Amino acid sequence: MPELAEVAYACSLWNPGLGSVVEEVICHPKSRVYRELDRKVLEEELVGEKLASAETHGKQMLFGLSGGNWMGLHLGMTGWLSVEDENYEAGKHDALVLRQSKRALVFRDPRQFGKLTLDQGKGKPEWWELLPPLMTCPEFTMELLKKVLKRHGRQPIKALLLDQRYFPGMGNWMADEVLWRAGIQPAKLSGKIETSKQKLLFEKIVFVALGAMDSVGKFGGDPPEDWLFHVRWKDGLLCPNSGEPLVREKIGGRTTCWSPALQK
DNA sequence: ATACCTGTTTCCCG
DNA sequence: CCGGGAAACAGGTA
Repeated sequence: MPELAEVAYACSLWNPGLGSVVEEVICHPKSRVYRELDRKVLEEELVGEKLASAETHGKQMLFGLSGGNWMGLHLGMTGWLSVEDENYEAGKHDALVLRQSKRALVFRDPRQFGKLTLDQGKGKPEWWELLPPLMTCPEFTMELLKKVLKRHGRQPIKALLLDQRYFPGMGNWMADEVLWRAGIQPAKLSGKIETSKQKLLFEKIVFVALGAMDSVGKFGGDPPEDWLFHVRWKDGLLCPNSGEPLVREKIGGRTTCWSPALQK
């Protein structure tokens, strides 16, 4: 589920735990989300510290703890956060449970493609500071987009949009939404996009990122009614704008929904 | 049983 | 060394 706005929303679900001490850390003994991270270290460091801050950047999350620990979290394909009551018992797919006096903060991830990290230090970890500019900030510019399109000119634009080095937070449904709105075929090679369409592409990237954060990011749920989002998930539906059939096919390794009538 | 999946990393190729 | 594509990761769901 989680791309840009869903990650922001999931992160906000742990807000009730801000300012409260972590009393117990329960780590799934097998889950792959720990990767290089030692479960024992995570437990020793977090127990007794307050959850002090929570923020997201694209698909990345960073939780600050009062004692100078920073827990990084990526939700992968099926990760999600929730708040349960203080007596909650970890379930089969609960990768991590942080128990506080009045609630339990839960990170659940059945497919275990998510990832947990821990850094220590006064300031935020270096990897966090080095994340690329958000699509909604002033440093994300038309010049940057042009450079990326040129550098990866042989890459289908759909595949390029999913590259987190340039479009942090962009996920599969967002990329389809952007290309549908910009009127660009997903398989079009990035280097072949006309100058006029480059401008449109830039505007739609920003529009979709802002619109998603404004709806999904704030309240969970779905984007506005007139988004491709609502018809992209199954075969045989019509393009809301042209009335012509939508196509669903694998492009850039991912299921892609697009409107041949509108996207050239 | 089969196919599919909102993400990333690794491996292999040219 | 690089860019690009496919496979792998693991389990739920249709």
